Amino acid sequence: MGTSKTEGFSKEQIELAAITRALAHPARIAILQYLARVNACIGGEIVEALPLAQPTISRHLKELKAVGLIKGEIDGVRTNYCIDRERWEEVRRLMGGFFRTPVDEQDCC
Amino acid sequence: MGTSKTEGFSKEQIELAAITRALAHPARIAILQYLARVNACIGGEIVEALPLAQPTISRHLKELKAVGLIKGEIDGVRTNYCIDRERWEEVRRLMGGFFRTPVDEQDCC
DNA sequence: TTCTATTATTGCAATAATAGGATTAAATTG
DNA sequence: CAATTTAATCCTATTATTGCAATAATAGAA
Repeated sequence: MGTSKTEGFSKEQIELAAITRALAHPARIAILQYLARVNACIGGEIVEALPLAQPTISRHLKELKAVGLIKGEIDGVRTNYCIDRERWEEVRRLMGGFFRTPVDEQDCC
Repeated sequence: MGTSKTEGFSKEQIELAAITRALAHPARIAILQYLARVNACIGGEIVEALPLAQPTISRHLKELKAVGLIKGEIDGVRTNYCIDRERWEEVRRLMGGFFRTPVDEQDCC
């Protein structure tokens, strides 16, 4: 099928899956790290910073934008991308909550 | 292609992508939440807890096991799964580090 | 307008992922 | 051993993802 079933899962589970799905590629991780590091809106430098062709990076940027982690601002002939801080915080909290699930003393394994 | 390029990306980027990839499905999120909640090793109860068929869940378990987030212990005719606490902590730190990237004051957007 | 620079989209081809039925494997029980 | 139970594997159909070349779209410069 190739499609994930969603019926029967909670909204939070589906959103967590969507977010992690967006992160699930070295290029997208790299893009976010890059944007976070330069801490500014930049354009096509991303293409030069990654070992991928421009159309491919454009697709990755689109996916990151789709989950709201970054936003792109058209500035004349170029587009400046940067991290969406609000969403970033939101996602950080979501992920933090997920991993905070106390996995303390287990009575097995 | 369908295959992610890995040359040119750091080990950390590749691992983060692999981990998030493993989380990138509602069923796998649900499995981890379930295992964390019951805080114990259980077998086929997972199948009854999720809206998916047994073979499908078996596959999801395999993927989670592949990144080390869970471990399965064969106990007679059944298999007991539980969260690998050490790895869980490790991943928590990794993800925490990623999201901690200071996205503070930006001079744009 | 024409040329240039920059980003987005489209159109493939190759590969991966998802789902579940059928089957197999392994261990326990009678 | 035969029957049962449980999980894993095999198989197939379907859809998604990835990558890049080619092309389009957009805005500004000449």
